[in-house]
Amino acid sequence: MSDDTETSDDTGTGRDLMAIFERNEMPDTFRISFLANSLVLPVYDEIKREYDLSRGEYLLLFCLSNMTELTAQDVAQMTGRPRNSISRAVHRMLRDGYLTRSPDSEDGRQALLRITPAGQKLHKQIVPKFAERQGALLGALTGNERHQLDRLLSKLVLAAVR
Amino acid sequence: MSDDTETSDDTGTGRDLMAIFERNEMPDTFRISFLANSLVLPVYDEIKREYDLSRGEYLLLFCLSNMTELTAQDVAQMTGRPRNSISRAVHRMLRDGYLTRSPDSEDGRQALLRITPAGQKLHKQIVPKFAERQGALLGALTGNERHQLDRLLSKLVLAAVR
DNA sequence: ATATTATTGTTCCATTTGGAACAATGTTGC
DNA sequence: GCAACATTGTTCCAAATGGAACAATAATAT
Repeated sequence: MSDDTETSDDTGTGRDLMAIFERNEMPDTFRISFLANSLVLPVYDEIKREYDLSRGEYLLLFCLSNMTELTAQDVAQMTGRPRNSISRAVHRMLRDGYLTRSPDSEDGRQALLRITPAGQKLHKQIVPKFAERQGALLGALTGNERHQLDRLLSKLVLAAVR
Repeated sequence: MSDDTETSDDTGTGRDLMAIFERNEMPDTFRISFLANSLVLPVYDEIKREYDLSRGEYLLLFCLSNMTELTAQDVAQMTGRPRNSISRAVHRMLRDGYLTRSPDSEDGRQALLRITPAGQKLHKQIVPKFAERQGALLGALTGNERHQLDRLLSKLVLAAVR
């Protein structure tokens, strides 16, 4: 937020904005939320400017680039976004040739989504932007701490999906 | 996402949605983002239903409940939201009596925001909802692991604000 | 002193968002 | 077999959102 040497008072007015991270009633929730914002928001802005992709559209691309075959409902579950948002993103990405949709012969309600080579290519351009941001943050940790973090995140995610 | 005993395949269709957490190119970013969603989205939904407060409005209340005095710009910095969103939230919360605004005698551009007793009361009703959700997740960790997490989050947040 | 630049908070407006209702298909219970 | 219910994906619409331009004030440079 500032790039000077002052770490405890960004405003120069006597208010210490960062104290809120230690002081509030749910420090983990607030800090995790803040970190998530800090990791993804600047990158989403960049993706929007450079590729005109919305957050939801990129999330769809991301999921498909890792999962070979998904339904819209799967993506909604994985990303926590409402189904109609996914539906819109699917149509947009279909139109732009980043994915394909084929009806599921086993269940007439759903359709199977797959990423196309063009989608893969786009994804390959975007990933480094996230990786760079993530690297900058994780660079503050030692190798051992990164390992700890990895373990803790795994446990927490497991608890979150149950 | 499901409450049965199956941990590796939520869909029953052969797709293992959770594998994405381990498989993707930026596992920390994705997991932290997912955890943040999982921690706050259900609670924001609840707050919206019960108190008709938007996410931005609640964030404003939260910041003020911990900081005694802030400008709109401070809140924008702390929450990563655009200034006009904060401005709207401020007017809404002023109208509803949850905060006060007084012009800053030292700087005619800005105004100092403070929470009112009514705002404090509202905040006191809401905090347990977040705390409960946070507790459910952190319950998956041992005491020592929670301590580790606390340390790691502090370091990461410090790196994020620099 | 005064022109230039920066900052704060606001309004405007186009876009994004998500809840609700819906049609189509599938599943369950009787 | 079929009636009730559940699920998937879509459309509609009202509300939220955020970029851009703006006025007011402050800081900086000359």
